[in-house]
Amino acid sequence: MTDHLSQTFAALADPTRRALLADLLKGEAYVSDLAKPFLKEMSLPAVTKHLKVLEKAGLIKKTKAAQWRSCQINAAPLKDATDWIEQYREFWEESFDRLDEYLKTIQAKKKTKGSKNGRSKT
Amino acid sequence: MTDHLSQTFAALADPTRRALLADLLKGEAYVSDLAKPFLKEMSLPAVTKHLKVLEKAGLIKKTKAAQWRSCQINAAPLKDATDWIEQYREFWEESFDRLDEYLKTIQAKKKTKGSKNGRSKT
DNA sequence: TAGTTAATTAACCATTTAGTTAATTATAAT
DNA sequence: ATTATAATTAACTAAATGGTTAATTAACTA
Repeated sequence: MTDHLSQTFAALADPTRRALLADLLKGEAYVSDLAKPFLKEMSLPAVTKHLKVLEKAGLIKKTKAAQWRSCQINAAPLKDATDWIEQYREFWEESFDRLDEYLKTIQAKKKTKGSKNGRSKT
Repeated sequence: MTDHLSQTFAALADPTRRALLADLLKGEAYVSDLAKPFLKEMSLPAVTKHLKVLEKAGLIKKTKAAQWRSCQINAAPLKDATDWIEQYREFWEESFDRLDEYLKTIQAKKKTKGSKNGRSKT
């Protein structure tokens, strides 16, 4: 599993790590601040380990200041991940098209009974 | 690790599984055909297992025809994955901008020494 | 009916992962 | 010099992952 993409996807395959990255959307933060929301569910060393996984995957960078470690997002690997997934876009859009078509058929059959369905989040 | 997004990313975090999905870009295929390129590296049951991971993650659908199982891509989960990643786009684009700026500075310093660097793959 | 083909399931093994508690490092503060 | 704070490392455990070979299921074929 040593290749970059695998490492990136593996890092993202954990809700705690995704939440940590989401927290970092707001900006740089210290380990202890990042850890705070998780300390009911897990220990500090557990968070440290998750951060280490993110760091090894190149998704965060740490900088040292006194006894604090400040973390920030490094999103570059996410570009490669999204580029890989992008190959499949036509497939999911196609299936939405089929859904649209299906829904239109339904509507046609329902004739004058009013419209209720439609593709959401588009 | 039961949530959908985690399952999707975990499924993608393996080069064999990504290669299987890539093969399916060309269209529907039987398990035995999909397996062929990998049988030097691993056994058929190993491939079966990878396909099962993809199936559980909802990334492929299997249909039965006699003793053959035909697999096809179901890309819908990839939309959620890419939507999640999309939140970070500004971050990687921003860092490319910084790189551009840096490279411009370098160029400026090099003055008349000619241009050699620039952002690649854009 | 017996044999072949396609694929899965079972049983097992080694490695990795995600967590724990306890100990350690490094810096700051009194 | 001692103590407190921030974070990591060490040592351990349970469960998940990715692979194996052997056995089994299910359908077609002669």
